[in-house]
Amino acid sequence: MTRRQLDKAYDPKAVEDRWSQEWLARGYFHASPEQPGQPYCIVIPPPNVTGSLHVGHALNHSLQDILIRWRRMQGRNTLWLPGTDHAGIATQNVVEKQLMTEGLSRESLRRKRFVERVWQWKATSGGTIVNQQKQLGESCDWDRLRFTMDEGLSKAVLEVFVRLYEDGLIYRGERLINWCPRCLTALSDIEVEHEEVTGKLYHIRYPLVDDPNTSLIVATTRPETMLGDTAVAVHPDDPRYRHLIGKKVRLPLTTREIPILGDSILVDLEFGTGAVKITPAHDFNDFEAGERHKLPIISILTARAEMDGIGLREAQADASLNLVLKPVQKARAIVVEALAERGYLVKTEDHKMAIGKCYRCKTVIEPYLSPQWFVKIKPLAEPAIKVVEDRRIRIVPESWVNNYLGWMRDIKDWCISRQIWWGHQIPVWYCTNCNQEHILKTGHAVGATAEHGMLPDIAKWNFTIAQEAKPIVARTKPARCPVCHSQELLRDPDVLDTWFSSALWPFSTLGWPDQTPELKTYYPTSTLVTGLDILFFWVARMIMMGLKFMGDVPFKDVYIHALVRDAEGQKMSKSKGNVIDPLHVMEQFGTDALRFTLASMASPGRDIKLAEERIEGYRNFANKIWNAARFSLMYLDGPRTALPPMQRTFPDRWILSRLNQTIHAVTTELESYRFDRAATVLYQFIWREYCDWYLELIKPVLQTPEHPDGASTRHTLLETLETTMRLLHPFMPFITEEIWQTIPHQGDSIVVQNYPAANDAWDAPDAERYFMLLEQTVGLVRTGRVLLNYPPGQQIPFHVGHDDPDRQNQLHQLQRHLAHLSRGTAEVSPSHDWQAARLLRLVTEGLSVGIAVADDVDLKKAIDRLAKQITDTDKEFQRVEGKLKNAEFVSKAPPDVITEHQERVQTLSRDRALLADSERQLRAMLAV
RNA sequence: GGGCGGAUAGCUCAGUUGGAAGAGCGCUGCCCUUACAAGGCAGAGGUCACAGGUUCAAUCCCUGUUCCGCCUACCA
Repeated sequence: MTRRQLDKAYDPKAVEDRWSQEWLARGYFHASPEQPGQPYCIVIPPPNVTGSLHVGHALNHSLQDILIRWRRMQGRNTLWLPGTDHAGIATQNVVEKQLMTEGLSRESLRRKRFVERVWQWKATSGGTIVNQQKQLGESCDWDRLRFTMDEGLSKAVLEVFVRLYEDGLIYRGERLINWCPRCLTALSDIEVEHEEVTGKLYHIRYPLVDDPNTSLIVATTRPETMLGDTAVAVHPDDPRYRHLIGKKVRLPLTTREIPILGDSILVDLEFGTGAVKITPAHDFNDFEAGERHKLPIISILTARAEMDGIGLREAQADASLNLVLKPVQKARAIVVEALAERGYLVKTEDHKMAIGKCYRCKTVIEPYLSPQWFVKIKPLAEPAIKVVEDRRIRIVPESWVNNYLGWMRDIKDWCISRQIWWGHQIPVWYCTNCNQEHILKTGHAVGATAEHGMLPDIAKWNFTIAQEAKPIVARTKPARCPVCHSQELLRDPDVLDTWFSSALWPFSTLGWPDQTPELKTYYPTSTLVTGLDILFFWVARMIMMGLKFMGDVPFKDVYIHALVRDAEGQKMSKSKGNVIDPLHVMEQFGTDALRFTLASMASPGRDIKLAEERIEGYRNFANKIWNAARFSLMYLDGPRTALPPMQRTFPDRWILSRLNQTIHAVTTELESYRFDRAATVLYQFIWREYCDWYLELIKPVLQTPEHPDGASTRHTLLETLETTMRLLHPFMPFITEEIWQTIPHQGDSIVVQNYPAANDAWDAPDAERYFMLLEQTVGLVRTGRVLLNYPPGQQIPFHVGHDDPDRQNQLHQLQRHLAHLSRGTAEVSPSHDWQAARLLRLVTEGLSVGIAVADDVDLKKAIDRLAKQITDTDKEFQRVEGKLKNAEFVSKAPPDVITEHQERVQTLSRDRALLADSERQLRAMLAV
């Protein structure tokens, strides 16, 4: 039995690569429906396939790996299913940027070659994040790696689209939607980020047609859109204006006249001037008002948010303004200037407002009128609300439940079409014959993204498919039009929102729509771990789709963790340069240190402020563990005997009892997703109890050859170390495996060992009581040693005693340990028997320690300390006694509380007397 | 505008059936004591944001205020 000696310090690099490869080679993470055990499944929130691991992933994945490794060790049939997301807009943007550096564009490549190009990019960069995940030690079943655009997942997407359409839950409609003028695509409501800015509110005078000397003054934040106004609204109850309803105003900078109408929904009497311009094409509220009053819609912006020539003609705008193809900002300046010059601008004031920005590229979004595909969401949302209300899905922390419910109850239809090329193309075709009038050749519209390569001959131009066109929705391309049998079918050029496919993730990855064994075994999955930023994007939609297509919830628990910020609490971003790169950190401090740090900081309801010093601290923790193992290995040679716990030595019984408490606590905390508390408990046990006390307590036995307790102690040492490694393994997989492999063990890998289960036979409350007395006593002696400036190595004689005879007796039994840990010779005797001269006496809670004072010792520190403690004791005495003197306290507080207070008062007063006595003695010595 | 969360040691944070304030890091002092200086031992440091209320008793429960976050919303 030759055992490898461990290096003096833990070197993560030497360990991590080796084990992550070995684990994969041995297939420990591969799951199978045939395996025994209750299934436990997590699907990973798929990161962007072309992304790389950032610290947010590191947190998210570390927590999942902790759960997965824990459940695997508990014997569950565990599947952690990894994968990546095609991230339509984001990925397309990345590739377009690449093309730009080559002087190319997606339009120049055309759709087919562009999409090929994106696949190439995916092929070269797609492995990056997966390899980084493996580096983090993630115990995913990599054989089941999925990608949202895989064949199987794409099949699921088509199936869902067609079935939702057949159920009347998908429709196409021309609506005002959120449009990103840079990405040139529609966005859903939640893909718009709102940002508070101080803008300007412009007051503009619109003269009455009948009476040009009278004007209506409207207020707007977007003066350039006034060219597209088709009415002005006032409140029907507004005495200032109501007589004007039905009259007309002349729209400045145009030759048009527009009506004044009354609208109590749009107009707020209190705000601005009380008159509102209505621009149905460029404002959501105005659009609705336009529908109410059947107003014409004049769109004056292009898809790129430039002033549109056709629109301006329709608006009869003054051509001399030269606005065509001017971007919005520039157009605004021109319009404002023209209004001012011509006397229409009344005033301009600062105004706080929120502007919407594209969540992918931060460009200001525009409301844009175009035909789009929508999911009718209410029928899907209702059951998704119910399952959370009924707690069939548990959201942790629970404070997010209301947030979820509030959003779901107020949910709007989901715009799912995107005018980009990278993604799942919508499975809809149009017969070009039947829809001749509805497929419009145009250079000006939303559908302009379709182009030659992918389309039938007939469609070799840019086009718009009007709302009236009749779609043929099918899983595969229909051979011919069912009405006219034409074979000239044009596929809808749009692709689906990426989140449409990720909404299916918990079942599409398991094989749906096929009824696979995986699907039957692992659905519903157990836990979803995610950041709150995608609660609505992803979690809510998975719940809706899971209920709709699987008839059951997609997961039972949703654990929502916080965002990782920098040490100052700032959001990390590349532009701020405050990004902590997890790979760099892993290189520097070790993967286990990073994982443990993230786990220990994952307190619910709080963002994580991550500073490198924290990670360094847990690097030190890893080193501490390493050295504890090293120590153990040095002394493990020799026979080992397993005695029943009751027959073991006091230190052994104590540490087993503590270990059992720790196992219990870690398990309970993990069950309630308190990773932070589980980590703290482990840290405290290993460092503060196991290393600081247990290993010190057993040194005399281990270092004495042929010690009668040797064999049993060595057994306990190994047993507790091995158990602790298993307990810690989900948090720090690498170092625990390395140590476990080095110490005597049975089995191939710690990965597949049992997780420690609480064992009540290990509980030893008596040993724990003894220990507390021991700790208190040793602490007092050490304090006295410092006060008297005795060096740590110097052996000192000291007395110990206790007011309580039971405790006094316990001190007798602990005498050997007291002497060893205090480095001296301990004499246990009642404190009143001690010779008072030349003795520093320290007292706390009835426990007295007396240390001989040498001739040349400076007593000032000791006297100060005694004085301070006396003062503190007095304060506490008065406080407690004050309560006892309060008649109401004595009559109303529970008896045990009163008794406890009475005992405390007595102890305090006795302590005080002894302390004061000691102080007098020392002062007397000083005076000599 | 609405909703939610937070305010506890210098910093980051724990702290549930209300009953003597905790950890880590940092700081101070002493130690290279044969597992570990990435360490050991000891120590300093807190009217628990503010003001009321309930209670014998409040960091904890209630109300209000202030200051930070976040989510959400069409106030032109």
